[in-house]
Amino acid sequence: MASGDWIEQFSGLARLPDPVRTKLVDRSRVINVSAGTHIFGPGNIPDNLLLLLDGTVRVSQTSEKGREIVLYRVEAGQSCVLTTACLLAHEAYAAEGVAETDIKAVSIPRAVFDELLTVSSQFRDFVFAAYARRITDLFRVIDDVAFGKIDVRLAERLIDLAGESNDLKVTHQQLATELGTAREVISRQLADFQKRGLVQQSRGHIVLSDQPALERLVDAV
Amino acid sequence: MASGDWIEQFSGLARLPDPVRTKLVDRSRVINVSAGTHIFGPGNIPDNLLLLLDGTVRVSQTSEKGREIVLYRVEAGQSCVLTTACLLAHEAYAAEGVAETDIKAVSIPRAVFDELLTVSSQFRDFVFAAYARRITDLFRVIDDVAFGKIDVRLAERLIDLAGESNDLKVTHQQLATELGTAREVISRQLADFQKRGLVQQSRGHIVLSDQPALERLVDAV
DNA sequence: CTCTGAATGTAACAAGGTCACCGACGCGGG
DNA sequence: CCCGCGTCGGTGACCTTGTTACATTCAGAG
Repeated sequence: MASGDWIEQFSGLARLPDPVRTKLVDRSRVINVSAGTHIFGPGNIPDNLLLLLDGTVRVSQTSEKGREIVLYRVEAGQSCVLTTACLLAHEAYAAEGVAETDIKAVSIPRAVFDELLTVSSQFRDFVFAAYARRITDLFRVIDDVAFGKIDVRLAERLIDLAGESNDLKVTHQQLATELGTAREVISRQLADFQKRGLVQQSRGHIVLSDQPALERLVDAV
Repeated sequence: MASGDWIEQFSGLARLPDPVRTKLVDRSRVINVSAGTHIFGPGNIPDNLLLLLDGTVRVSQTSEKGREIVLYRVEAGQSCVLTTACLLAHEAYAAEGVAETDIKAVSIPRAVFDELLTVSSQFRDFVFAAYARRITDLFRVIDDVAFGKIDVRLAERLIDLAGESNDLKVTHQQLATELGTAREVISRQLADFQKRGLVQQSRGHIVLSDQPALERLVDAV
């Protein structure tokens, strides 16, 4: 069966007592999902908890008028807990998760999830810590949207998305979706950044030519 | 000891098996908190889960620059679950809960909370349902702040705050805090509402003189 | 009655979002 | 190779919201 080595990737699970660990490994399975797959969303209730081994899931919300905003990303070593609680809610709402890359994940059936909660305080801690993390993400989004300036938010997101590298392949529209704003706003802001020598643009492609300056812009708040 | 009648107020707990119910009642206690008390917040980690019997708790977030926005309210019959997970998080952030009225609540110590989670699937469901509810609240806030227009948001909030009655005692500043905007914006908007005959104002006091019209405004989105 | 702090009014401006439209680019079919 | 079409990005006018900086009004304390 599954080797269970993956457990090491989850700091909260590493110290699970052996019997619990065995149960978790035996009764979950590793799945692969290809990039672009709609993992959960309105009208699509997953009855598995996913632990991401590889890849990222982008969780976003779409308003009635079709406007979209990215809420957070689930990265390797993290879990999709919010979906658990959310989809337990009667109300319908518009959060959805999309595989941003090809994904490898551990799928824990609802029944196993429930059982682990009863038998392991470590597992409970893991779950609640995961919740805490997502909730603080949401708090951050609210703070940013309500009170943040877009130049800062954009700079931040550019740095974030670029990761190690200093260039990235995104359209203005995609960046607008990240921040829940309009494409024109991003275009204007990027034009300004370019004029200031912070970035270089070409169609569908942005180079962070002065990342330190972008970071200063972010911190200067 | 405590009579335990209060359990009937919580739909999710009504069907607890008798032994669990007894444990919950015996090991929690009813407390009273007076209006205005700061119940939890940065640097103030409660180790009790509160179930509200009476009154409301306003949960809000304050940005670095002192701007504030109301995230949601905990009403009688609901619980403060988010604080559980949140304050378990290492990171500090600025959500805080304030008693908006005098409050009566059941206080469940952390250890009991934990134990109930292990022994009762009904209690687990209760907790996760409570989480789900709050998370959808947060989603709503994000949607409103990112994409909503303030006239609609204000109308909505006025109706909400008025409740049964059709008048309410709030300042423009308080309303601004509700929506995470500036006082001037509220003043402008209320002046407009007044000109349109939707409300009447006097210092610290607003009368919804045409509530149906306000409701139409909200729905017309 | 006066002083004072809170509440509200207002005007001018900045920032961000919306609308309408354009041109530029890239790709696949003819 | 050229054409057509769909995506991407640029731009200006305009509207809404947020900011700044005051002035004014009011209610209660003293």
